Amino acid sequence: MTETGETELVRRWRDLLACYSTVSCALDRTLQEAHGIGMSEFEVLDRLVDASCEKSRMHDLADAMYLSQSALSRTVARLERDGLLERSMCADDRRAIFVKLTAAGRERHEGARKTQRAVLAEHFTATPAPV
Amino acid sequence: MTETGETELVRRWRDLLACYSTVSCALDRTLQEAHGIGMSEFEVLDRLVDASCEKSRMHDLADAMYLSQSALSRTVARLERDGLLERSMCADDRRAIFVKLTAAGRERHEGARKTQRAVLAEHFTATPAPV
DNA sequence: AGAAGTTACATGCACATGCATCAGATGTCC
DNA sequence: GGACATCTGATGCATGTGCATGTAACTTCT
Repeated sequence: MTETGETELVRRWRDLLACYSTVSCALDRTLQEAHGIGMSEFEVLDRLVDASCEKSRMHDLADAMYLSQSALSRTVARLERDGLLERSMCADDRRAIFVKLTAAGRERHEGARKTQRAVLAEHFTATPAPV
Repeated sequence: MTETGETELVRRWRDLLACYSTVSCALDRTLQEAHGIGMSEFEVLDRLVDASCEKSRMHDLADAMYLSQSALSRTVARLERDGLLERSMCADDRRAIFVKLTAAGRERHEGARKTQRAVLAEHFTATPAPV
């Protein structure tokens, strides 16, 4: 049984907070500057590319992300406004919404992914392994 | 040289995101319910207690936290409104603002800290060491 | 079939945050 | 001393988020 001391506990939390703040801030800023999309937007595009079919239901997307249902709804709305994805009806279940990348979306993701990897590499190699 | 592969990099990032989201969400929710303060508010109180004198300048506080200057300003305003701390002038530099815990603030922190430790313990023992 | 419950997504609202900016106080250089 | 740059903290504004709720579409139960 590892007696996780209180001090140790707080140290872990502060490390986590520091690490997350630094990386997410850098990621958000860089993606915004270089590609005009935020972190949440990128994550959505990324999940869509991960899903081989690149056509997912909102609900499935939400499950895979750390974003509330409403936040996802709006993020997808922004992406649609920018022409990076399309929403379409689902014939089987007319409540559900299918989300599909457009060519522009795929292209944008392509570039943004390179940027993301670069930022991650920069920040994670400095901290070999979060103790 | 540890060749940090791309996949590994992304995995690390998603783990970080997942961990942070889970813990910060639980922390925020629990603190709010049990003590009526959010995570940022707690962190400010915590830093003030950490500083032995419990009387810090805004600027020093900001340095120790992952919060923008404006966000800190407003967080402190909320804490003052709730009577948990007091702002006071600094004689030496009349631009600077001193922030000092009140008795109520110290008491609130006391309780909140217990809650925080409990939540941290719960979430960090489950994940012995973020790989 | 019809009523009640559940699910999927959108939206009104309150609120916290970051950016840019403002006002006041200090510091610096002539 | 006076002009200009710098610093400290507050605030207007735009934006993203979560919660609660609304609407429409299934599902279940009788």
